[in-house]
Amino acid sequence: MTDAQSPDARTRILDAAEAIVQARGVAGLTLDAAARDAGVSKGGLLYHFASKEALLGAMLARLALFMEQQYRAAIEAQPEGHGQVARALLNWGFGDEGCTVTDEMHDRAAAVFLAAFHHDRALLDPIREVIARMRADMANDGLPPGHAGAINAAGDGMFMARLFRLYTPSAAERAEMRAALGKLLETAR
Amino acid sequence: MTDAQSPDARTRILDAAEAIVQARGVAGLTLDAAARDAGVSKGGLLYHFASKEALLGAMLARLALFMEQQYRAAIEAQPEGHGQVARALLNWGFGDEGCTVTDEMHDRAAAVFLAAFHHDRALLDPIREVIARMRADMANDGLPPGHAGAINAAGDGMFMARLFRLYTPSAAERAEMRAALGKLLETAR
DNA sequence: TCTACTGTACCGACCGGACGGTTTGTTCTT
DNA sequence: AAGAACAAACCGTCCGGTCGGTACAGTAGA
Repeated sequence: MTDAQSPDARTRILDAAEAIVQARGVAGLTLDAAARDAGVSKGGLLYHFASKEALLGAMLARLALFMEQQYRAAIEAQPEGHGQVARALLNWGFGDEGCTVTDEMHDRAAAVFLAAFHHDRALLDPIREVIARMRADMANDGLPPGHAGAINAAGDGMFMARLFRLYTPSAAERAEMRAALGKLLETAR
Repeated sequence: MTDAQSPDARTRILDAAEAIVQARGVAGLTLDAAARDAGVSKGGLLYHFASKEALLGAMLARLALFMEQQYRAAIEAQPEGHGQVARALLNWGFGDEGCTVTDEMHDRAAAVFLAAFHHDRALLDPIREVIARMRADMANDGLPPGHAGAINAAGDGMFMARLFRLYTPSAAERAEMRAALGKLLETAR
């Protein structure tokens, strides 16, 4: 748990906080625990993040940045034209071939989501902005209205299922769902 | 907030606890607050629910029962045959015409979900069982594999968007998504 | 019918631990 | 020597849970 002293303390604290939430849940994330796992004292933690809210805000800002980058990358990986955004979202939510980034990001996002939301719902605002931009893209994707939204919602559903561990679809099931939703892309070709 | 003394204390406590989580978040749910809002003392609350965990367990058991009932009703409202379960899920997740039950249930479920999950992830087990039964139904729905799952996932996505207030689709957008997913029902007719 | 006893439902003061945050001190680096 | 980057003891609050009671409805025996 105690990461090597390699990255700077700020990053180590952020990483440790995320790991704690993943391992022991939101209630397990205390300043003492985060400091200990990051290899600094509580005072050291509070030097970098003046309050728990500041820590959570930084965690969420980092996540929002990461999400936006992943999303942009997913879009640029698709050929331009009708349904580009929807195809990117489909890959993003249902995993490209051998894309383990998805699961790892889901878990990180889940941890930060829950922790931030638990402390103060307004902390999710940066994420909401990212999502608003994504939804604006979806509206101009050239597909009939609702198609990209449905694909996006299905991806969100996968995220939630994993977040709360409601069920764990097999890779085959995921592929089937992906194929089913893929039909929606062909409609207006 | 102090409900009339009408229902028995147990129910009043359960209702008050749900309302608190909806209004003030998971952190706002304390035994004192729940007792006060339910019109009993803390000792009275602890007489009915021996611990906070027991209270949350009872909240979740009640939700699981309600969910299962709603789900069964949604299925029975559909004509039998291919895609019956998928059509029910589509109605359930995307709101039938004038079905405000959906939103109210979403918010109740959201509150209980978050509160239970925050305290102990295992508390969600009763809900997981309900979901497992639903997924078994989906697999025998007569549609190509993945179709019902995709519709279900999209409904879950709507739920999560509302849970975290990530975005609020208009009624028109919801109808569009619903229509898009409806295409998946026609495939194997 | 009076009494003694039992179980149910509930009250509210209190305790102990945990946790966020403050304060004060201590190293390094430059 | 001065500020940045910590360390560590400490404080006040909050919250879950305990505990010793109270009120009252039955009920069984004398």
